[in-house]
Amino acid sequence: MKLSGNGSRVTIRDIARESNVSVSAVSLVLNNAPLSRYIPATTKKRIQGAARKLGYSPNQLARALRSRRNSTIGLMVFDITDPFCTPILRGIERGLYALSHLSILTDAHNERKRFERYMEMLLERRIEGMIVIANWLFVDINLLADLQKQSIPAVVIGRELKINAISSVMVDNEAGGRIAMEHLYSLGHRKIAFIRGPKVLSDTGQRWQGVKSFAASVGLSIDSKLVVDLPNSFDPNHGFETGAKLTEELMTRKRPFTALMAFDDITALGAMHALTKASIRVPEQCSVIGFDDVAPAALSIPPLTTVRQPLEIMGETAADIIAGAMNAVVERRPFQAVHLRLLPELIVRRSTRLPSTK
Amino acid sequence: MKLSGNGSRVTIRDIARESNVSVSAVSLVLNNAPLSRYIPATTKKRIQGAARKLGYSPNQLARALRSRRNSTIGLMVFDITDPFCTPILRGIERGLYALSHLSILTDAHNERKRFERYMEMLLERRIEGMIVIANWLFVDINLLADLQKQSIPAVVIGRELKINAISSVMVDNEAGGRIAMEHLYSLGHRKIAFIRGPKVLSDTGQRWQGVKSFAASVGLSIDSKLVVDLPNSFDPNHGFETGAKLTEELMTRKRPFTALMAFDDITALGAMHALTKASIRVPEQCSVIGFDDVAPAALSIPPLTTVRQPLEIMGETAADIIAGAMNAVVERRPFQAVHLRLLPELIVRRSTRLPSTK
DNA sequence: TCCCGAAGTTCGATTTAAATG
DNA sequence: GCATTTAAATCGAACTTCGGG
Repeated sequence: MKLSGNGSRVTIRDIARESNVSVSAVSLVLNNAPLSRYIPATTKKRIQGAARKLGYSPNQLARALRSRRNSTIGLMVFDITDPFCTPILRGIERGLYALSHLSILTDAHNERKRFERYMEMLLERRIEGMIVIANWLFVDINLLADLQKQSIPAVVIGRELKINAISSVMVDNEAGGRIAMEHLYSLGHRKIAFIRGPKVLSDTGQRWQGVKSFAASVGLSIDSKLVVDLPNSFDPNHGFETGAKLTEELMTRKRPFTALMAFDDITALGAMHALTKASIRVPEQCSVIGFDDVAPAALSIPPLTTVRQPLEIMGETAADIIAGAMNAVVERRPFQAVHLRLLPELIVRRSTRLPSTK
Repeated sequence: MKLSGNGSRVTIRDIARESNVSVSAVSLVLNNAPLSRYIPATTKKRIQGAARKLGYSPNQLARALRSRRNSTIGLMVFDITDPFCTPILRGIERGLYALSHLSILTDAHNERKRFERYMEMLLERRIEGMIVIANWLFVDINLLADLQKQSIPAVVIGRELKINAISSVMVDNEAGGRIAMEHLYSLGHRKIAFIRGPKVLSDTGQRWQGVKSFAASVGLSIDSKLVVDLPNSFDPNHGFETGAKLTEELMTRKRPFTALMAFDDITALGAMHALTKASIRVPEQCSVIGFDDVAPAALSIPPLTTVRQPLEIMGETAADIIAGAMNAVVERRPFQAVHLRLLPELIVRRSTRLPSTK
């Protein structure tokens, strides 16, 4: 029963010897396979007892080689440093755990080369499915084409692809823009400044669409002098500084505004920083609203009002989709990719209030 | 060359047939094994060409089964939601990538059952090594004993174990406490309040030791009325609220203080929140210093002065240690566990300044 | 004896097909 | 989905052995 320290392991052969049956019988019993139905209960007990006694741990590598299932999925993140990822990862983990699947985590650092290398490694390990978290993604995601060829199901979180065969889960950006705008408007704000996202991101256009549609519905006109954009060359790790800088620029334009809507929370925090530095108090003199509801949003002073993406649920949903698709693959059923848009939720904290009447 | 969509793959056998050699030759050439030395360059080219042409992707499951190496390590986190983890994960990833290793990510949610289940799954996949990120760890970590028995090397980040056989990488907490104290003292602060960590955490005692030793060295006495502790039942997800509450309690004691040292950044942010709410301006009327330098620390208003743990480096170091130990295992060399204590660094931002002379 | 490459065994499990009382 | 059990082939690659120039 002592294991020789060099890593040698107990195999079903050992169990077979110990319990005086064949390896096949052991395999059948331990897997509770249909064929084990008629093996006497006493024999089963004996086999299971031997397995426990010897401290048997099934070698999933061997099992996977034979059965072509390894219950492992690949996880690709584009920057794990982004607080946007964490809740999603938590959601995925929760979903996968329930299904007894494990995931290999890779981080592309937003570099194409790294993405490709990791993809290759994951494929060599014969992952059964793939989840991609597309936070800040400038990489050509057609790189996922390899997956299709091998009929490995995939889900992208946070972005929708042209390739219809790949499922996607994302927030309804247009609704989010509308909700944020509605909140500011109903508080009484009419002069609103905007820091939009980089043009290359589709989220940017979608959220702006929501803003515009709400504005139109209430007859509010948007002052184009109060709109600035994050540059396409934007480095998400500098969202704070960039948000601050753009806010300063907005202030130099000498167009008064009582509220500011930022593309995301980090940008919003940068904006709050710049406003505070310019002795403009938030929210008394200027309201600020963000987007995402990442962790730091709740910790700022004042806590940030924002539009929450249901990140954890998005992750869990992706896990469920992948699991379903994986089952379809092994059962040789066709699987229809799904494209989900989840509704965002307004989280009112302390960074917004009615405009000062002064 | 077209792959039949059902997931069938190219094997070395196919390559052998395509290039008119034996499978052994293919294996030797593709792995650049010593024995391939004498195979003519033209044959090599032919084999490699065939591999590329057929889109060969080596099956790492089969390879691992045979060679007993799968270049995969297990990663156990106790709560991925904690911003403390992210930079460490980045560091680990960076280290592992350089070595072409992959990692399976698991999250114990601070639950013993989950920890055990994941451990079992990782063992079944025959991981070659294990890294544990022990942020907020109340679980009995002796659960790692299984690893030893199987001679799987392990590293714990953020905590030192009694089991000497398991390596550890952590910050020098005592130095951290000293540095923070020295910073406040040299600014001129003499009345300093403290929010210490939970008593069960060894970090708490170590940091406090640093604080006391510095205080003694300059002849400063610490007012015990200005010291409060995070409860042992502390839920790390409520650090912000708890920090705020304890700060309010400190203020009710009517003992003036010009600076506050918190156990970690999140607690410090909570403290700043409470101070601001009580109309005490930070840093003008009260300085605040944190510990860790997690991401939100740089985003607060004012940005938080803190003692930085070299998190990313800790992760990268752990990866290197594990890789070294893994090599030792396959080469049947003995491996001596290492216990590293890395130096923290003072990061001065805007939440500390000299005390008001009023 | 040396060089090259073929053939066969092994890793640990699953699964089919066939032998058994 | 009728009776039980087991030998043998298989998954894909690595490695040992051996025979032919």
